[in-house]
Amino acid sequence: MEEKDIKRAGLKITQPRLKILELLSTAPDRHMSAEEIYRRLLSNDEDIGLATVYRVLTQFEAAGLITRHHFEGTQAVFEISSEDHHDHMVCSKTGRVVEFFDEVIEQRQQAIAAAHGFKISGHSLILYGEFTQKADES
Amino acid sequence: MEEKDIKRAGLKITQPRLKILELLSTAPDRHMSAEEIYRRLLSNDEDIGLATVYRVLTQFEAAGLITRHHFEGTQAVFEISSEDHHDHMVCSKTGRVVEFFDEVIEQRQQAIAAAHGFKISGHSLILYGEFTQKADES
DNA sequence: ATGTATGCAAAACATTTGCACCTGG
DNA sequence: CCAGGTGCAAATGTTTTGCATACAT
Repeated sequence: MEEKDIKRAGLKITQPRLKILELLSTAPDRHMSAEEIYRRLLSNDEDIGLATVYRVLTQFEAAGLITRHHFEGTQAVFEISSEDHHDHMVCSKTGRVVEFFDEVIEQRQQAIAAAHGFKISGHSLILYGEFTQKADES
Repeated sequence: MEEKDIKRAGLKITQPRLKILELLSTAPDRHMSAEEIYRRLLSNDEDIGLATVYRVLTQFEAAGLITRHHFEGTQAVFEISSEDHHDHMVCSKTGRVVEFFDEVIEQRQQAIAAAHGFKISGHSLILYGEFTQKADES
């Protein structure tokens, strides 16, 4: 049930917002660019403009509903915010994204920041490479 | 001595290339955007176009001479490649960049990748926040 | 000389914004 | 009904590219 989330953000429940949230919720690997979302909406015969996709994504991000990532390449990708923080592994070949979390890394980051008199407000850790096994869709 | 580096990359020794390399070598915090480099060249009365700055930076990056980073915000920043890998701490207020390296984090990354059948070709770790002490220039 | 580099202007992208019309509550 | 939302086209900001000229070797 996503309507509540949209309402809680102080936004009206509109078709574009519902559709975009639904797309992101059901996307295979949970990470999509604005263009990808736009194209998928088009093929679903939704009449939604690219500008609206960007506006909605920006609003959702401001509301904490989704998170914006800047992986390699030019365009940003978005994912539904999950309760728990995690980092990413991105396959340079297929674009596949896998999430991971490591307590030791998190702790080390804090320790390093403290040692430098730095107060962390956020961080980005991305591993680029390739999956040496199968499982590709993209 | 930088000429050798340019030559080794298979590029001719030209004024723009020398000047840009020199700027990056002597920059206070070693991290500059293409625009910053361009503006500083202008104020040094160098007659170099922005397009050339971008072209040279891209060539230097391809040659491994410099590294391109995508910190918060829109434009990429560049730094002279150092022998030893390091990650970054970026001050959201002043833009100040501090480098760090942590063996434990590096090892954990490898372990995590291995556990996922992932071969790392590169990674990006950036801490965003603020320095709680003094020392700001920007 | 001669293949590379460069400067300039125009193009290419990703993203944002202005504005008149539409729509949800 | 009416503030907020949307589509479209135009604007923006960053980076790239085409092309004629200039330079390094």
